[in-house]
Amino acid sequence: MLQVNIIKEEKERILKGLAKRNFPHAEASIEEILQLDQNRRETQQQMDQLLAESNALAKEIGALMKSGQKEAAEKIKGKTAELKEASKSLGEQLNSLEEQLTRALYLVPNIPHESVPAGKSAEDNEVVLENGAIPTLDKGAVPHWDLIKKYDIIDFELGTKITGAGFPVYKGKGARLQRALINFFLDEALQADYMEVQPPILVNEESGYGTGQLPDKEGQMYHATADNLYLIPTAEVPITNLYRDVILQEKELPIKNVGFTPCFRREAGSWGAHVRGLNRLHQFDKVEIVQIQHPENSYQALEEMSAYVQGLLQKLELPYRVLRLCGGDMGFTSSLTYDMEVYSAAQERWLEVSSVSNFETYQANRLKLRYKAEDKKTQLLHTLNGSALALPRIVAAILENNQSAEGIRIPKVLVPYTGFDIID
RNA sequence: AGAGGAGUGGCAGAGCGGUCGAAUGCGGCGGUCUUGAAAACCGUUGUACUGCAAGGUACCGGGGGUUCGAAUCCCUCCUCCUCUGCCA
Repeated sequence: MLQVNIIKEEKERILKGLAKRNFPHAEASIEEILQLDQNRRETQQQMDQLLAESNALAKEIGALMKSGQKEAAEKIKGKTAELKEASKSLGEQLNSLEEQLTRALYLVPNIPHESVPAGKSAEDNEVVLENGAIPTLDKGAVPHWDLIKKYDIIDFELGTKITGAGFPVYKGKGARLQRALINFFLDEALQADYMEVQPPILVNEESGYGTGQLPDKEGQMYHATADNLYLIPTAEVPITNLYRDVILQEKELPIKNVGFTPCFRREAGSWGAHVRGLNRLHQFDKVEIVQIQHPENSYQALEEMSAYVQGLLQKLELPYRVLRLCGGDMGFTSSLTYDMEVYSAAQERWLEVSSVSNFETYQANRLKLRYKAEDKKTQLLHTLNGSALALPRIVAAILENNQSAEGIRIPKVLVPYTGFDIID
């Protein structure tokens, strides 16, 4: 969430940023926050004063009791009763104000970076670059949902039987290709100095709030209600939350973690024409990179992460493009997001395979993730993450783009991992 | 899952109703000494809110209660350890 003091000090910039996102009622929300904050401070000052008084009286009573002046002590006791009453009710007010303030702040999205283009939807995203030749397929080329049947490598019906729609079963070379991609992505990340972590894939409520999935995306996560735990929609949640309530030394920065996890998304109500096959699933595998950065270096780190992800796509010989998301299409918690899309030749469309974002202090503020600066002050850090990469659409693109009459050619870099160079 | 024990500052560990944001040791930081280092010695060393500041307030696992006053007593939840059971 945004920091109140920044809202206060840079109100114009905040309002401009919210406008870029087409955030409705921005002015009213900001005014409400400032008002609540004002009330909060006044209430706290009053309460602190009462508490100070009653602390002083309690000390006095202590001293009197010690010197045996019981009656004098009893006299003062009477006074403390009303102080207590008053401070208690102020305390309740304060709690309620803080709660309202937090709730109001949760509803305000992050402020876009100045380079983020204005815009309403995906149509307004800016194409930063395109790379790689778009393959021309032989006549008779088919989309991946036909290929997986032809070669019997991914089985949706079987997944439906044991779980439901959107939970495919990978079989034979299909399963091995998955495993190969995961290992390839992890090895590449290790080469780039990321530390591998294996986090839990169920998280508690606090973690959901920490990275911003809660409260606004509640319906998109699977919820194990008996234990009040959520299945993670991305490894971003557990990995970033490793650093919740942490104060890092400046010299420990940057933190670079990579983790492989399955991801679960309910994707409620989003099933339609474009989501056939592997394009959208309830469970999928993803390797995620997370960085915790000094505020001064975070945008440089974002560019490096973008370049890193592009390197993976190049090694996989996939044609891709990079988008800078517009204000209207960007995620709630992000300041700047690059989407990487690969071209899926048989579907003749671009598929998002990675999203790399800088959240600046938005998550860090919720997480209370800070560092101790040279001058001993603790300050919020910047968090970043990116998919590197999400598997299903990579698989879809490999299958479609590399198909021929002989079978599906496996990209060279993967062959040491798969142990085969063709699916036939 | 059942029985018992425990949760205090970066770590270890005292305190068990007032003088406790908290002894002491280790670690960290700064300094003296030294050609340099070690040792020794001196000093310093949590977080947040609030205030122009001085200062004030809160925090001893979380929440609630008793009391004029709680790290200390009570309730509740969570976590960890030991034993028993179960289990990949």
